[in-house]
Amino acid sequence: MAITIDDERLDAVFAALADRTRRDIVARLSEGEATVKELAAPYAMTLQAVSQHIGVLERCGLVSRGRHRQTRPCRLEPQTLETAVSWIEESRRAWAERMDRLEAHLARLQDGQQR
Amino acid sequence: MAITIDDERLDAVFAALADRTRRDIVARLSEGEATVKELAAPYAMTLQAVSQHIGVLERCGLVSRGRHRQTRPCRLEPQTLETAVSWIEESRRAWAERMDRLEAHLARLQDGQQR
DNA sequence: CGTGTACTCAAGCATCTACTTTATCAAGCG
DNA sequence: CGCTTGATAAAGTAGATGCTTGAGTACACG
Repeated sequence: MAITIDDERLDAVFAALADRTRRDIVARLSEGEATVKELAAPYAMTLQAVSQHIGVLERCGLVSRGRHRQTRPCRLEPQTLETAVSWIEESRRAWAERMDRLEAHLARLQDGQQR
Repeated sequence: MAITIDDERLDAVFAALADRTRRDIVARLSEGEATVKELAAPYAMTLQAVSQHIGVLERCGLVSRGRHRQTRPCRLEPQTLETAVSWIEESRRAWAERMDRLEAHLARLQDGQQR
C-alpha cells in the first residue's frame, strides 16, 4: 500500500509547486513550450532568477529543457504532476471511505432506535 | 478564469505538503481523528515539533483542531486538499487538450501528404 | 489543594530558499 | 574576427523553515 518509496520526489514536487512564480510557469507551459526568455518576460526579477526556478522544476521532473539554436525550450512533464495528484487523492479517498462507513453506522444506529 | 485569488492559500497548502512528516500526518488523519500526542508518537522529534507541524497544517486549512477534555483532537479538512488537486488538474487538462489538438493537426497533415 | 498530563508559547539556532550581482559560455550575425 | 543574444554558473545575502529547550496554561485525578 504505497510505503512512499518516492517520498523525496514528492517533497521536491510539492516544494516546487509551493512557489507562485513556479506554479505560474507550470500553468504557462501547459499552454505549450516556451524559452527561458519568454517565460521570464512577465516578471520583475532577473532572467537568472527565472532560470533558477526552471532548474527547480527540472530537478523534480515537472519540466524538461531541450536545446534549439541558442535557446533552451522548456516543456511540461505531466506525469510528474500525476504523482502529486495521486498522493493527494489517496488521502481524500481514504477519508471519503471513512465518512461513508460512519454514515452507514449512524444510519444503523438510528434504525435500531426507531424500532 | 481564476485569476488566482487564493494564490497565498495555494502557496501555504503546497508548502505544507512539501514536508514528509506533514504528509504522513495528513495520511494518518485520513484514517480518522487523532490527538497531538497520538500523532507525535511515531516520530523521533519532540511533541512541540509535531504540534508546530500541525499548526502549519491548520493555518493553511488542511486540518482543524478541536477540544475534548485536555486533548486537542485533529481532523482532516478534505476540501482544502481539493483546492490543491483542482489547481494541478487545471494544468494537466490544458496540456492534455493541447496534445489532442496537436495530434489531430498531425493526423490532418499526414492525410494531406497521402493524397 | 498539589501533582500529572496534554498541550501551547517563545526564543534560539542551523539550515534552506529566493533572490541578487558578477562572470562565463556557446550560437548566430555583422 | 569581434559583438550581441540567450542562457548557465557561482557567490553572497536577507528572510523563511524545522527543529530544540525552557516556561506557561488548562484540565483531571487523588
